[in-house]
Amino acid sequence: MSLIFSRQCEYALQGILYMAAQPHESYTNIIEISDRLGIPMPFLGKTFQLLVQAKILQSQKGPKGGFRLAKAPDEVALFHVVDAIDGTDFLTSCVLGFPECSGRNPCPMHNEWGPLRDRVYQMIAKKTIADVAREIKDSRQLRTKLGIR
Amino acid sequence: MSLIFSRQCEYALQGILYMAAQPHESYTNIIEISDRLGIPMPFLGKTFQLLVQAKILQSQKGPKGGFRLAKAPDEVALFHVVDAIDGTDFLTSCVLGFPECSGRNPCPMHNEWGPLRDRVYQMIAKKTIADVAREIKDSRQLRTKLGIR
DNA sequence: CATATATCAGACCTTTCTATCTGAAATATA
DNA sequence: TATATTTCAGATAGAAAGGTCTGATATATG
Repeated sequence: MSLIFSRQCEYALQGILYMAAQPHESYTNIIEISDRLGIPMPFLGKTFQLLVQAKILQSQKGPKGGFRLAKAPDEVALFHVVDAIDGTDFLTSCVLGFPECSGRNPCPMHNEWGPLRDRVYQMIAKKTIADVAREIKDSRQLRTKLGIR
Repeated sequence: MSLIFSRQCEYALQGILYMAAQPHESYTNIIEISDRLGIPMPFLGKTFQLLVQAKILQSQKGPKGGFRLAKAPDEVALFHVVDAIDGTDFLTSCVLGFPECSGRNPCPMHNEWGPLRDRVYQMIAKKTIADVAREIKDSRQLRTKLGIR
């Protein structure tokens, strides 16, 4: 395997996408979310707990409880979700795995990978939950996938 | 964790870098390579076996044996090494993990991730072992790291 | 031919990631 | 207050990746 984000991080991002399409004041429970997204429920529970600790989600126990966004949707970027689950190592670590690789001691990939990595960062740092919510509204495919309307 | 390549793939790329700096006809044994790069020797052995099967390296048993490049250095791109170890899933799989994500059914990241992923591919597909060998020659840092000259 | 040196093949161990299970704690509602 | 519903916390299980070990096989060299 390879690829940018861990599976748990993918789940977190998918879950946040789902939350972005919900009314922001009411709580959504994890049975509905995991059912709809096809994600193992207990694992998504653990994952959302991490997002609660990171103050990205709020939780409420008991009947009518569940999760909702902890902040205004335009205040949270997807980067914050990635940071809460996978951390930020990918921003600094060498793409070839050389521990001592750096700007003044670059590996053969360093000068090409740096700008690309920055653009990956920009991609998730600039896109907020509000942006995603808009895109979901504009895409019938995504709406049906997430069971909206 | 996250990041593009698996650890084994990083080892393979580092090992190929080392081979790029060696005379191409003679064999280099794995004790020297793993020592120099700080990689666990048996694991690098396994990894190089995969590169032999992929016809990127040739091996020779016995005294004076070891590994050497199986082709001319300008005929092998770093992509071939990545393909031999990690495969090419990263070229097609959705960055958010949606199985059904595609051009006509895009996830909210699809249109931004696609071009970036293509550039990652270009980066490793265009760079050959010969290119890397040149860069190593031109960098005193890399030469000392790899113990050249 | 004997020996030392190297890769090869397969089994095995360890660590990390993914996923599940259980019971406790909180809370809406009857 | 009793009950059902939900998250929470910690332990546990399973799967995959990373890493080790052993013996077999090939070969250069004395």
